[in-house]
Amino acid sequence: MTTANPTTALEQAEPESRTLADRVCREIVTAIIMGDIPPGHKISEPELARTYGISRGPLREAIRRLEGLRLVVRIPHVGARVVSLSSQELIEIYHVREAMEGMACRLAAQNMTDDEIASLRNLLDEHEQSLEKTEGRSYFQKEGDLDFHYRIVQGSKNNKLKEILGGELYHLVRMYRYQFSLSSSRPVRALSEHRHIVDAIQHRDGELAEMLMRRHISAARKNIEHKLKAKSESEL
Amino acid sequence: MTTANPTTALEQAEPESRTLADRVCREIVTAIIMGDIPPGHKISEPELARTYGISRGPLREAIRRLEGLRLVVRIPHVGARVVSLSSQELIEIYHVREAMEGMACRLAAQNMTDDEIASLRNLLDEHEQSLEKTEGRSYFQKEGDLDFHYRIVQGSKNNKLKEILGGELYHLVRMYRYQFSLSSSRPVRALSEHRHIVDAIQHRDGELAEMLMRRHISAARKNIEHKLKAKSESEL
DNA sequence: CTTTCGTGTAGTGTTGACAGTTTGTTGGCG
DNA sequence: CGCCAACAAACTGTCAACACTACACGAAAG
Repeated sequence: MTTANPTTALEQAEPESRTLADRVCREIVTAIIMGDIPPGHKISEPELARTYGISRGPLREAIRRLEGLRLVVRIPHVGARVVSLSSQELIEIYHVREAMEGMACRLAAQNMTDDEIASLRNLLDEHEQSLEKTEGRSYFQKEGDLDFHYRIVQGSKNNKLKEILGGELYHLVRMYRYQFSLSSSRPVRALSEHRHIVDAIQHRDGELAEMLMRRHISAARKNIEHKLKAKSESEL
Repeated sequence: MTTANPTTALEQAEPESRTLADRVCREIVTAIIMGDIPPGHKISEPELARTYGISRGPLREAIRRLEGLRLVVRIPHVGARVVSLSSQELIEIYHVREAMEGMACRLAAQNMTDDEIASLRNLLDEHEQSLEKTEGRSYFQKEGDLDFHYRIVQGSKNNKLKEILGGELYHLVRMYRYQFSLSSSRPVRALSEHRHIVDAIQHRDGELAEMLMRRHISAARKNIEHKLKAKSESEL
């Protein structure tokens, strides 16, 4: 055989694009999170099908997956709309995160390997450098913060926890970070809190780690509540 | 107008059957939970389409929704299989429930109305009567227990909590209840614990309610762990 | 006898077209 | 001028058919 294999190496940029629906789903997710498709916007199946150059079949499957990620809501015979979170719901999400990530943090203190903890500490060092370069108002902090929390969740080694926190809640929080441009607003203090959490994990002190994480998320929630309040008052 | 409204009252047996995919999805959910489709069983799209007398289009949408409920797992180009819970995953689910339903119980103590609490107490009275009739080994306890927990979750008034606990986790717990035939095994004590929880809620003591709920679920988990251990030893 | 390659079949992914419902608009009536 | 009703357009839900991939069986070579 001269042409040994048509699909040699490299294949495509994203090797996990096994199916059209999967690829388009990822694209729409980023489009929603980045704000290219604004919240509350009506999603027209024929329109999006033409946009991405696919048929309505795979697109419906992609939309169905978006509904599972709670990024869109569908009404029968009416259509799908991008979810538009109220302030109430945003606060609720943070309350849920407080309970679940607190638990994840306690489990992470038990189950993370020493290598994982060391890697986590390196991540925080990178964040610190990024903070110093941008003099406190780090742009990448938005992603970095989520990376930190994401790693804690993965370190819990609890699959259900990973599914929930890494799935629906994760994307919703990501979306709101972009939407409200709430760049955590207090990156220096947040980084400090992250370090204390890692310290507790390294000392295998699960209870302290849980308490610190709950406080950390609670502080973030109060910060958001304060911003929302100021925003609503300025809009009167 | 003689025929005032074509859609008068009653409409159909299931008024929420707006679409075929929705109706079939519910049917498959019950089929999976009741064990008619055993765990790990391969789901063939053409076969199920013929079984329920619909086309593959709506059926694929139903399967996609089942995937969102974590009742089936799908592999691209291979197919869907009914989820088969390992003991490890089952325990993990109870750990997550312990944290989340504990939180839900605390919120329920704050947010449930007096009417809802009274209705909840009536539900427990019905359970007690059901227990007396069947002399402790109540069959309906299986559903009744879930009803109780379901109402607590609804009483939390937290939408995200309701979504998660009332969605994926709820159905998974229901399924494995049938699957392992673990009929809670200790219905009398469980009912007593339920009553204490309602008492705490009625006194608006959120912290106590949370603690009691966590203990309640923790006890259920330990009971399951014990049964699983005994089962695995008997199979050696 | 074991292993590997080739072929065949079943099944999933994808497409296009059709039917039913919802919604927006327009015209008429009070 | 406002409200109700009928009409039309668009969209969603559903169906049947095609293309491609994955697995299984069987044959041939080592």
